[in-house]
Formats: sequence, structure tokens, C-alpha cells
Amino acid sequence: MTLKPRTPVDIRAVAKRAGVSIATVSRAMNGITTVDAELAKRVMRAAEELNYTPNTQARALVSGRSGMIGLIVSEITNPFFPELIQSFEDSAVKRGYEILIGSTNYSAERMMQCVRRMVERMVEGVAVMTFGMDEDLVQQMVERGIPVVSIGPKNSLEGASSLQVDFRRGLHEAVQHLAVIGHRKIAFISGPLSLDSARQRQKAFQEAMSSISTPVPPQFVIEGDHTMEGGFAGAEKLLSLKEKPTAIVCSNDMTAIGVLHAVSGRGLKVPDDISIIGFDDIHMAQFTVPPLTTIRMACSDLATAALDALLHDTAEPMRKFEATRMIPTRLIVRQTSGYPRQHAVKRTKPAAKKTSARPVSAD
Amino acid sequence: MTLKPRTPVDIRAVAKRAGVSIATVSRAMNGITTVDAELAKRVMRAAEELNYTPNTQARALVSGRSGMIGLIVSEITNPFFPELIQSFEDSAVKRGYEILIGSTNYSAERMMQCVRRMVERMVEGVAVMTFGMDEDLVQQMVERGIPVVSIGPKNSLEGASSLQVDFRRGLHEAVQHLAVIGHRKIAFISGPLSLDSARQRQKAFQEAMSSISTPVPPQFVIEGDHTMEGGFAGAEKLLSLKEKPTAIVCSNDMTAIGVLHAVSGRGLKVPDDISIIGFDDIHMAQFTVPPLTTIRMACSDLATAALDALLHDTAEPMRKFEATRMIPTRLIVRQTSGYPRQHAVKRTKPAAKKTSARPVSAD
DNA sequence: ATCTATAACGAAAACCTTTACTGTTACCCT
DNA sequence: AGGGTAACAGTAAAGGTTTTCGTTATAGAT
Repeated sequence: MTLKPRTPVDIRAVAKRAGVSIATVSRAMNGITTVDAELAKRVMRAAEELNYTPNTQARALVSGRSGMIGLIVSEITNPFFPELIQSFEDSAVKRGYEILIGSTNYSAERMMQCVRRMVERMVEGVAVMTFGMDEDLVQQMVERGIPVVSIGPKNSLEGASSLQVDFRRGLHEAVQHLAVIGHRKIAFISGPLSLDSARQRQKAFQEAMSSISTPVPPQFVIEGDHTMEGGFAGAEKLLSLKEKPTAIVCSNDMTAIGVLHAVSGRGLKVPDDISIIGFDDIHMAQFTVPPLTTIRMACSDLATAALDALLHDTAEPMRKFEATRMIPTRLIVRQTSGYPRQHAVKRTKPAAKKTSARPVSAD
Repeated sequence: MTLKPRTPVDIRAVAKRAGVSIATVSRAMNGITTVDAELAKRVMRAAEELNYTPNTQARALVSGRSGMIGLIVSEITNPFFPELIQSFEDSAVKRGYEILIGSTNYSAERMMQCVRRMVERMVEGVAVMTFGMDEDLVQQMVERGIPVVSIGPKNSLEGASSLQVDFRRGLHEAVQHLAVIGHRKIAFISGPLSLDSARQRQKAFQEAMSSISTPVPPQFVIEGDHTMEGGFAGAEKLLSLKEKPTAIVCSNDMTAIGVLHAVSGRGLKVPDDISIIGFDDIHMAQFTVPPLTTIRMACSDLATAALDALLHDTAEPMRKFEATRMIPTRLIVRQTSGYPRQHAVKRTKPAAKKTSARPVSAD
């Protein structure tokens, strides 16, 4: 045919070298049983010798299977997500898939680009681990027959599996823990309220506070952004309050690290002056100074559950899995939570009178 | 059964709806000028209405351009790399590329899989940011005509661009800084010595120590693994020494965080009892308690330099770029480095109390 | 020995797009 | 007005693989 200066090591080259047809090479490489063992070996050797690597694009084009699974996360620089990615990839690789990562950076536009990318690259499923799903975008993928799993309320999306995270339990445990050791003035720094899960966590916190019959003054609830800077800023605000909290619960560990930085920066002691509780239990939580008490949400559980839902879907695309598996959370007590020194002082000097000036925290 | 109700929204469907040929659709979508503006608009609208997304695999197959650039990193759970990835992706997206991430986890086998993956997916270039290149694997890509950029000694690889990091300068600054404020007993915890860059950093440290005429006892040089655990373990070893260092220089920030944890865990004060210096200046270095003095290696510089080298290559594949741009490093002094209290104390009270209390550290 | 069932392989279609090539139209210049 | 040319649209090939279908060879059964 056409003579080419460069040698494209394609399936034809292997076929030629092994003295068989390209069909046989394909079958041999894919382990199809209807090929003679002897021949298969010859093909393999030829492929080896030529250093042949199949062209995945061509394979995907014809077979309809790209061998990739999409994973959309919020941001890659928040350590929680790399841990999640790692778990997800490990599981995926084990099952013969590669992963395609997209990060939204909390931007709707980037989310759209991610989805588009996934569709274009023909991923065989996508896990939306962004903790605040974009319903219509997810719907778009579902319509194209792509299995989707996301974190969100049960059955919120027709045709997509959903994973629920038991935010309430963890937050309950955290508040209980603080209450038991004497805290009442507990503040909360949330994630960006545009996120579904941030609102959920905040609500769960307030419920937990209700359960210990302690109303939360509005200035004790601050909107953060899941970053260390946000935690720092939030803590600064809280520490400038006339009536300061004795404990700060954060909606993720990065926020807590920011808080820790702010508190220590002011020369305050943790947990003597202020207790801090994080959320996620990222690996680094064990290594902060002091080590962080936090609510663990096992990202490996999340990852494998997501993948299970996805692959269950691909296996039985007719009857959708639509799992609603619940991911547990639980408190891990380390050293940023403790008995509030300020508490004892408070009793003798009821600064509570000042609060009475404020109608909201009057009771 | 192949009973699929899926609607194949391919280029044909768009062509039909717009009443033109598929070639025109292709040209219109790709912004080729030889298509009438009016017609192009019609095509675009048709594509929009059908919610058409081009099949990237097919495009890649015929055009030879996959639109993807590979990025191989060591491990994704070390925060330095997500930051690098972020920068790299930002730059890549700006230039119209997507990125395909691979992580080696310091395993030669995983590195091989990464390379294989990149080749199979037809990436148009790959940046090997693993700080310890695998020459033959890189060579393999070069042979297939894939532009490669890696971190390593100048011109070490024929046909691949290389980026050099000025480890020496940063380490020199760090050691000078410590020397000026009175440190002489300075230890070093390296990365895994299987990594090229780990050896380089270690050597640079020793050179720096030579420059202040202070020999380094062998027990002051410890092999770590770039993890917090490794740093912790290394610090424990150093702190059990009869003659302890007054400062510990770490080959990356994660190691330093582990050291910080160990030191604080023993009730020692930083920097009064021990100074700690990290390497990388990850974002979190600003938020440790106390904030970490560290040697900055700007990952954004690294990322953009890598991408530049790659795209320069693709632009002029004939005359290889083979850049050897030097990435600077410099010391960022925060609060984990300071005047060594022990220095003065040592003279009067030779740490005898600890040895008597703890028989283990007696010798 | 003949026929059938089956295993093994090859030829070719199909996947979806880009792009070189070809054909058509319209316009401009002389 | 006619020829040349520029601008545009369509046809078809190409890209590398999987997979269907058809063919051949082999073995088993009668």
C-alpha cells in the first residue's frame, strides 16, 4: 500500500510478524479462548518483540468501552480528595479500569467542563464526589446512558445511584463529646453554603446542639469555604467576639487546621482555652500539633462504595442499582478537645448578663 | 442483546439537522475559516439543539492528536503534588489541553504502567515530575516520538527536555541561616535514596555543611521516605541520640511535619529546643503550629516550565527543545527556626537528667 | 469412508471523525 | 461576455481496533 518512513507499531505489524491475521492478534491479546495456545504464544512474543501497545482510542471507538471511569472531585488541593482519589484509583485499577480525574473548584462552569470531558472521553461511569451535586448536569450523563453515582439525598436523581453520608451521627457525637466535658459555647464554621453537604452539616450541627438543649447564637455559626484560610478567618471572627466560644466545630479538617493556626497564633492553648473538632479525618489530622480530634468519614469506604455502585450499574444496566448506601461517620478523639479551662471561670463571673443584652442568646 | 435505545448523536445527526455534509460540520465545529459564517452558525445551533459532543476517541484516531498531556507524579497524597497538578492543569487547560494523571507511588512497576498508559492513550507529551526519573522508560516514550520533559541532570536524556532544580542554593541558605543563629549540630532526614533527587538533596546538604566547616556525623543523616511517618520515625531516632541535633533539616515538608509532631509530642519546644526546616513550601507550611521555615521550590514555576518545554517540543518537533531551565529554590523563614536554647544550656547542664530518667537514651 | 459438528482462523465491516481531494458556484477582471 | 480564480461544500479515504460472519480444517460419529 502506502509506504511510510516511520514504522507504526500497530496490530498489523504484529500480525505480519506473527504470520497471522490481525483478527487473531486481537483475539490473542484479549485472551479469547478460540485461539490456539501455540499461536497465541507466538502472537504474544511478536507483540513483545515489537514493543506493541494497543491503541486505546481505536479500541474504545469500536468496542464502545473506553476502560475509563470518571471521578469528579471538588478540589485537588484539599488533602481529603487526594486520599479519596487514591482509594478510588486503587479499587478501579484492581477491576481493570483507569480513572479520569476532574476537579470543579466549586465552580459551576468547571463542573460543566468536567461533565463534558467525561462524556467526550466516553467514560464508562462517573462518580461525582463533589458533595453538592449539580442535578441537571448529572441528569445529562444519565440520559446518555452513563452510570452515575453521587453523594446526595436518597433517590434524588432518577437513574443515578446515590451515596449518603451520615453527617448527623458524627456531629452528634462531637457535640455530645464536647457537652460531656463541659462545653456549652460551641461554634461552627461551615463549608461554602452553596454546597448541599455544607448546609446538611450545618443543620446537623444545630440539631445536635438542640439535643443538648443549647441554642446556638447566630454569631457562632460562620460560613467558611473549606480552606485553611477560611478557618483562620472564621476563628479570628469568633475570637474577637465579646463572648467567645470554648469550642469550635469545623466542617472539614482544613478549616480546623486554619482555626488551630489562628488560636495558637493568639497564644491561646488547645485544648485548654479552646477545643477544636474537625471533619473528615484526613491523614494529616494525626500529625497536627496537637493532633486533631475529628469526625471521620472514611474516604476509602466512600470510594469503594462509589465504585461498587458504578460497576454494579455497568454489569446490569437494565435494572439500575440505585444504591443508597449510607457512609458512617464517627468521632475520633485526639488532643484538640478537652475540658474548658474558661468554663470554671465563667461560673463565678456570669458574663451571661452580657448575653441577656442580646435578645437572641438570651436563653 | 444489542437492543439499545440509545440515540447516536454523532456528527451525522448534526449534519442532517443542519442540512449539510459531515465535513462541513467538522469544519464548522473546529472553526475552520473556509466555511460560510451563516452556515457555521446553523451548524452550531444544530449541534447545540442535539446536545452534540464530538467523540474524542475518533478525533484522536484520525487526527493523531489526543488533546491530552500526561503528568506523572510520585504520589498524589503528598500535598506538594496536588499543588503541582493544579498549576500544571491550569496552564494546560489555558492552552487547550487536558491532562492525564499518573502516580508511581515510588514503585518502578507503577511507573511502567503509567508510561504504558500514556502511550496507549496517545498523549501528546508527558511531564515526568517524579524527581527521580527512570531513564529507560522515558527513553521508550522518546522513541515513540512523544515529547518528554523530566526533572534531572542536564542533557541526561537524549531527546528529552530536562528541568533542573537548584537544590543546592536552598539547602545552602538553610544551613547558613541555622549557622548564623548558632546551630552546629544539624541533622538531615532525606527522601528515599532510590530517588535521584533525594541523593542530590542529601549531597547538597553535606556540601552546605562543609561550607560552614562543620562535619556531619553519620548518625545525623537519616533516610526518610517523604512521608510524615518517615519524618516522625527519623526524629525519634535523632532525639534518642546521646548527642542530639539542635536542628533538623528535612528533604520535604511532609517529613518536617512528622518531625514537628515527634518533637512536640516529646514536650520539646520548637524552635527553642529544636529548629526544623522543611523543603517544598507546600501551602500547609504556613499553617503548621508553629509555621514552618522551609525551602521553597515553586511548584507553579515547575509546572509552567514543564509545559513550556513540552509545547515547544510539539511546536517544533524537528529541532528538539531540550531545555534545561533551572528552577530556583530559596529559604522562607517562618517560626520553626530560631536560636538554640540548648546551646547555652548544654554548657552548664549536660542533659544528664534525661539520661538518668530514661535508661534507653543513656547511650 | 462419508457426513456432521465444531474449533480455529481470516476477511471485512463498523466505530466516528478529520482532511485531502474534487467538484460546484459565483465573482472579478479584462 | 468569457475565462480564470477564489471560496465553499461534498465525497471518500484513513486512522487502529473489535467483532461478525464466513471459510477451512479437524475430529468424531455412523
